[in-house]
Amino acid sequence: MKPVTLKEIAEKLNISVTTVSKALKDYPDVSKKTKALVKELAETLNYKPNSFAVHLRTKESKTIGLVIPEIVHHFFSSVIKGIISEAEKEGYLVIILQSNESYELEKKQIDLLLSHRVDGILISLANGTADFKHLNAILEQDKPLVMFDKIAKLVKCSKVIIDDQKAAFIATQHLIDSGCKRIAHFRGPLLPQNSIDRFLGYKKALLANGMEYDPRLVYLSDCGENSFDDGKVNAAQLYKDHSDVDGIFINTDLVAIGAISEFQKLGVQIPEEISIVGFSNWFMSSVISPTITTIDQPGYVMGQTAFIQLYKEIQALKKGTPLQPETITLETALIKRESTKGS
Amino acid sequence: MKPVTLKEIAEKLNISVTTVSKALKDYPDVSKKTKALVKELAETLNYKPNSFAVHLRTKESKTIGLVIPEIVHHFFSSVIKGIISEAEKEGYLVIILQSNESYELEKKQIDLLLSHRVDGILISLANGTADFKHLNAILEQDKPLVMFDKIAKLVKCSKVIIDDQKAAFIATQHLIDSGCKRIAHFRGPLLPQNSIDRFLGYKKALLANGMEYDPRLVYLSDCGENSFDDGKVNAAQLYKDHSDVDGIFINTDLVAIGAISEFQKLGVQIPEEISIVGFSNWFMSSVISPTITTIDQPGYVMGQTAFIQLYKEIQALKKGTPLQPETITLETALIKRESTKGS
DNA sequence: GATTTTACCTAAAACGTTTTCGTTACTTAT
DNA sequence: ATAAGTAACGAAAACGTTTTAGGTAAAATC
Repeated sequence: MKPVTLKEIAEKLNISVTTVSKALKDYPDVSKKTKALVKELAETLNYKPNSFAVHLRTKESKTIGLVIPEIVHHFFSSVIKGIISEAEKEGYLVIILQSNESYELEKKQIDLLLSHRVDGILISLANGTADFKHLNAILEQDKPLVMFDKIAKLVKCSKVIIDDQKAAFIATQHLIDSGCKRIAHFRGPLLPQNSIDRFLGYKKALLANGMEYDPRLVYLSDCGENSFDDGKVNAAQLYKDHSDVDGIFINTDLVAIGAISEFQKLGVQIPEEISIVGFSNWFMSSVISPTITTIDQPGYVMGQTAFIQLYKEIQALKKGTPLQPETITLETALIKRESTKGS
Repeated sequence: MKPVTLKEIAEKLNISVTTVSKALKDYPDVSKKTKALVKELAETLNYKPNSFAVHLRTKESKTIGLVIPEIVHHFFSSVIKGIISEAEKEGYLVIILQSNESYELEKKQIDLLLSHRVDGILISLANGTADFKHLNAILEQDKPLVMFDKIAKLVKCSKVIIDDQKAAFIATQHLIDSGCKRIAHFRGPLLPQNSIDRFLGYKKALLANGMEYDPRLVYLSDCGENSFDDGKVNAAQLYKDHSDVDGIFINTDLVAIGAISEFQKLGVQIPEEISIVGFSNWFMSSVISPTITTIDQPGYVMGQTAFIQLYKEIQALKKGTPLQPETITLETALIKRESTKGS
């Protein structure tokens, strides 16, 4: 019933707890005979070390924390999967908390993780996060921190990102190359760095091609988040205000799907009348009709990379030689589909 | 740098560790004055109890484990979200592991969780799991276990499920009511209970309406999992073999989306020539064209319910009065959309 | 035969809490 | 003045492990 302890094994074998512990960990100062005996008994009794005792002694929890804005989300759930599968390889467990895009909650979750003494923290910021005290608090405790996707440039920690600006440039360039003359942008919420960078890439592409940048063609999300309805609302508005627009670069596939749905309702042909490029390559975009041209954002790999970086920093810290923060930029790819004209 | 301990607070205040501990937990045998002093200092030093020490003493980890077949999945990620948000309310953290639909992995993950001394385990079984030793091992350690969605009826633990058979009956009945005369079924993999029950519900509905049950109209997934491609393959096969079929009840929305995509390619009108009912109400089904009639499966609520049940069992066990296993069946609903004819 | 080396083992401290059981000093009742 | 009661505190054990610093006997060296 009660879990087996070293002490019980020791008593059954008439040796000391020390020897049992050492035998199980293959210390050189235990005879082969004793090791064999101990290991066999441990096996048959199904001994599992009490992790709390171990952690209390070693000050390592073999657990990391993950704070994420939203779990029910194709990109983020891919990231989670990447993190968990990589963590497993190194014997780490992952505690997942969600910020629900709220700064307050994000702060609270970090506190929770810190008081549970995780070995390191992975985080993708909430859209509203503009203050970084809670993040610096992690670093001040000498706890490794790696940010991914939605990051804060000012925090001195490692980061795993994509080049949003470059990707947005490529997306917009593709619209231009396929013949679009007047290109709008649905940029989503104002704040997160991604939104800003994607907007900048869009603008840069226009200017690089000698096209006019018209701020009226940039549509913000009024609800402050990227949603299907957001796409519908903005598409309807755009249709009313700027019927001359023939291409849209949209911040996120989900919003693009909303926009397409609205355009179909309005009888606007895609891509004949309006071409659309999304962002993130949600699975949905490949099965919807028309399939959506988009930027592939490698969620799974991003999760893997973020964990590996965190792991490196944890190991380095253990050795007493902390690593310098590193920023890793992952490759993206333009995926051409039916929502834009073949160039 | 190093986390603050009770000892340090005690030394600064020239009192004993005992008193500090008691003061923080509002024991009656500590004076108000001392309590105030301790609490204030603890606050300013930002004292956080060392959870390992606490857990080692109290034998409670305030952590539960969750084993799930697949994270990147609309239904399951909804469940995860429900679990985490409910767990948070009670101060529990959730460690998530995935079985990737593999029995071997599932066994390993449970072992991991048990050796990390979680207070309880939530699990949705891998499709391949047919042996339950690893599950009974949890119960033998007197550790609460709650299964959800993909369950094993033979394991004596609480379960949170939907009535798959009833839901499938309703789905099939809807096809019949809307005029379908020859109804096929894409049943997915052979094994999990859900597949079996949905199939039984389909069959029952046919017979209840005096229709013939034709085994040739039941299509198995050959790859053993529910996928988009699976839908395409089965749709193509069905089109070739049984052009007289005018309705299909499909195991999962994702497969239905695949099937629809294939039928569109073949020029088959939906719902005019073939009506389709899916299962699970994936978000996608509401935004695709045509939108898909489906059964709403309350993932978020299922997650919440499963955690609450687990929590109750953990509390009961602490009090020494273990609860009897309970099976909770959640309500589903038929959501009529464009892929079936209005009845 | 005395010394060093080697092989194997163990006692004890430490990690940071919680909790039981005292102890002390003071107040109140007799 | 003595007994009884109360308020406030603390010593110490315990949770289960890891690791340091010995310790003892046998084997090897001179």
